[in-house]
Amino acid sequence: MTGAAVWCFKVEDLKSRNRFSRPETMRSISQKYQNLFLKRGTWDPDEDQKLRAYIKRHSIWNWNEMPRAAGLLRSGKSCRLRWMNYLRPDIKRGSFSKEEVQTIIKLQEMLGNRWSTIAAKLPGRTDNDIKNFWNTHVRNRFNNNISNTTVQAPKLQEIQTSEEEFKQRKSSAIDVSLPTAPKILNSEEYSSKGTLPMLPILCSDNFSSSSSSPVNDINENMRMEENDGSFESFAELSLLDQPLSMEAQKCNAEDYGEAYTDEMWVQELLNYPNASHNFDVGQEFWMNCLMQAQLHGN
DNA sequence: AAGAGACTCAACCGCGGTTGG
DNA sequence: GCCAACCGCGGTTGAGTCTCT
Repeated sequence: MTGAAVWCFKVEDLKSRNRFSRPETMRSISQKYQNLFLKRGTWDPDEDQKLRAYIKRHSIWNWNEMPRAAGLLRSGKSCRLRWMNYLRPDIKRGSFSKEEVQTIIKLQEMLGNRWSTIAAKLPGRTDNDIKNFWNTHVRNRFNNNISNTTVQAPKLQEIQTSEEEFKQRKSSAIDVSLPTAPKILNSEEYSSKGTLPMLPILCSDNFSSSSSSPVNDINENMRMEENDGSFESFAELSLLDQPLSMEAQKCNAEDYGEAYTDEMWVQELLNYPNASHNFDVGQEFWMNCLMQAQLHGN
């Protein structure tokens, strides 16, 4: 089958007609038959234009009804997907920056495959983009790293992090006592001392107003984790509220130039997860907190 | 130059959650 | 409370492209 769109006729849909357990409305039956003849496969520029123009004029109101109104022989689902993953004006294309790769790796570590949640932290990136990026660049690299560990040149071996080592490091973050929670400073003290370890991308002005400080929240969170083992932590929640700053996203190109590719970021981050340019001491403290909370949750 | 295999990413599928009648 | 419709998500697929031999 070529890339050309196909006209789909789903036999399963016809078969399923005999399995209706109760009478269907005329509307749902008619929709079922309409779907049999919808266009599938790659979108052509004309379709893109129609959808874009329609949404620009009428905005999004109902994905199922829109295609018909826009003159498209597509399912609402297909239209939504095309819009969300490709046509949206705020979609960012091109390589992932170092900051973005960092964020993806760390959030995947904490949240698992919750791609939409991770995408919410990366403005302009879709969950599909991130999922594809992970499945192609990162996951394979990580596997390769594990298998490569035994054959690394001595110099690299010292800093190479195998999965096992990584897990050990994570567990040691639990067994070894945490750094003493930093003294809670008021806003003046923050600015004068600047000693509070800040979450890398997690630091937020949106911390719950009911809590006196991020540190209290983290500690409170730890206690809650011990009690119920859940991981709906404040840290996770505040993390989700805070998009990665545009400033942070820009810094990649400025610091390292365009020559740095996704591949290089991923390899570097996997090889040197604790390298100083990735996370400072304070950042590592917060990451350990989060990892600990997650592991307790598991 | 050509074929094979690897890689990328747009699109589809199916499931679960939410909403409204 | 039930059910159908809708929506969003994560997993998977496969056509097109790239790289290697």
